[in-house]
Amino acid sequence: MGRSPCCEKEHMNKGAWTKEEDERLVSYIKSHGEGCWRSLPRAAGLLRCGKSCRLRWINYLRPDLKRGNFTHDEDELIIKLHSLLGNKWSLIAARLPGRTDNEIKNYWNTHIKRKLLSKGIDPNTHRSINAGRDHDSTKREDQIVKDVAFGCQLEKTEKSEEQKLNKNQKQNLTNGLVCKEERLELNLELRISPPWQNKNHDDQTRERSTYTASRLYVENGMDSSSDTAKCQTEDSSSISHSSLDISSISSVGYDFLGLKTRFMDFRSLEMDYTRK
DNA sequence: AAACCCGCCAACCGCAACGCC
DNA sequence: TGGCGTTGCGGTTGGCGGGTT
Repeated sequence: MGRSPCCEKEHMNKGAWTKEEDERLVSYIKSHGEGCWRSLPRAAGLLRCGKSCRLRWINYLRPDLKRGNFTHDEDELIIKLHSLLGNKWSLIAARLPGRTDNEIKNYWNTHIKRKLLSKGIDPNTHRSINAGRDHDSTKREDQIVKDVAFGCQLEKTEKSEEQKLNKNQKQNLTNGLVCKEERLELNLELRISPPWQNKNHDDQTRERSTYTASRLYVENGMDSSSDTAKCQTEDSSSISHSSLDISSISSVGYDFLGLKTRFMDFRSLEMDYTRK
């Protein structure tokens, strides 16, 4: 038994929206608000299915959309979020005010993917494309500190040199995927908080400032399913825009990445994972 | 100037998730 | 609790425009 179609397709317009359709949709939503997409087209006098109206509004007509090129900061954030969330475009978009999931998805597929590939990084795994050869060479390559996101590649061949760096310096340098001997460190510098809402700039700035830094350690690969997953918080005072806003967490479970964690509430993703 | 190629991105489609009864 | 309608998500497509031959 099939599902009934969302609309009478033979009587519906398809393809690019006209200016008049846009105006009708905008004026209807302005006076009636979003929602009830199925009945909206008829009420607004549009020969479109509800799905199409919703998409047009969300991806193009919404007044809070930020048009124009992605900034370098947005690039960085998208790469970091993708390394953490994968192709969860809606979740990624929720962290980028004014950007839509569709826009980010397109941008990823047309720009960032290519950018990462040109740097020898697999955009799906965020690891070196050459990984997967013999174990020794892979291990050797893991000695190279890779900035996944932004191309600055730091070669860390001498452990003693690394030790010369203080914590702050290391923090500043490791702005991406970092491989340290047996331990792969993913410094995601990512703060999970409630998604961006429609707020004015000051509110957003304030909210941004309440973010906390997170670092993800995974040993011997990305799979962190072992029982030895360890969570710890870290004083983030050394990180430029950081503060603490940790929700109280009590239970052990699996987070949205499928990683075993003590934290079920990912609003407080400030933790280190270590896998033995 | 025309033909072709290629990249971009708006829009579509199918399915999963959600919510209500 | 299961069925059904609605909404949301992510993969894919196709048209358009700019660049190249």
